[in-house]
Amino acid sequence: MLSKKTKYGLKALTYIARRATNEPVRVIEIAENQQIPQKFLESILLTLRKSGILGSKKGKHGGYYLRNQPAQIKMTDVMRVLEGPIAMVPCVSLNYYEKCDDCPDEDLCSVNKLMLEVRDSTLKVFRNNTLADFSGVNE
Amino acid sequence: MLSKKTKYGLKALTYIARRATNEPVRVIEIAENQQIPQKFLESILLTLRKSGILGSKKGKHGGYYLRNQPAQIKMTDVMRVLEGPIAMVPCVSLNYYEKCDDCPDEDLCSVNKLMLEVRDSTLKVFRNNTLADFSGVNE
DNA sequence: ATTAATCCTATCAATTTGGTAGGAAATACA
DNA sequence: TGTATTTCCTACCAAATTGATAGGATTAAT
Repeated sequence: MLSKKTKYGLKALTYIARRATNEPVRVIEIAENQQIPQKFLESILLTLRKSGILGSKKGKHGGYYLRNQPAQIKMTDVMRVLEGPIAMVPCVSLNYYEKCDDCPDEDLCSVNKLMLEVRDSTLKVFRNNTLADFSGVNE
Repeated sequence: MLSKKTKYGLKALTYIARRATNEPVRVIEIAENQQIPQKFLESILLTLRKSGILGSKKGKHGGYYLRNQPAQIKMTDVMRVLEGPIAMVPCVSLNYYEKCDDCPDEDLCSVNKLMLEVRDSTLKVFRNNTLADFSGVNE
């Protein structure tokens, strides 16, 4: 299941992307419009900023803005920041690979085999989608 | 991430499927061979039995066995029993559909849109795989 | 009877999740 | 220069979930 963090993060990104201008958007505006607890959202946007997806500006007229065009923001990156590894087991993860200590031979491991297929198909979806596609900005 | 429960369950099913005969297999044998805590595995096999995937026999010479041929056991069913809904959000779940209370219109919801694609692609993998395929029984 | 297995209920510690609180730091503008 | 406004940071917390363990009841073979 998708965590609330990821869900809120995606909704917030969509909200920002759908704005006409690229002026900074205040947290409270997003929180109210998307029905997200403000303080929680604050921490989520902060991690999105630290990962380089969002930029921020402090003080009056401050807020968060996209660092790139929506069409340039790949969902693989967004999902990795918000939800963590895309793979369902570390032994098939591209970016967070880890060997299972209970598994003598990965090539013979049925779980590995199945989850590799799942990873590939999920990755394909995220690679084919940018923030623009999935928030419907250029339609 | 895949829960240990699911991982252990899949490994256990594979172990049973790879046995030449369909004689009941004891929990302790699976636990030892697959490095799974015995008591935990007991509870997992129990839910697999209650869902109809496994059968069991009590007492001496007892154990668990497959209710159907490996090639008849679809991974969609197995995954739903072990891991729960395949969809990452209830609002795109086929079997456990639930409306989001914070979402006025699903057709406009970007999360819904993206997760629908993910669900479809994951479902395709699970529908294309039976226990036989993924444990390599008929190769 | 005895032994060997599943079945069932209850409990529990550790981790993760989803959030809140309070204030420090930076910025715009009067 | 002061004040309002916003992000930023740290710490904390309650509830739910996960990954087990314990102990015995039940069933079946010999």
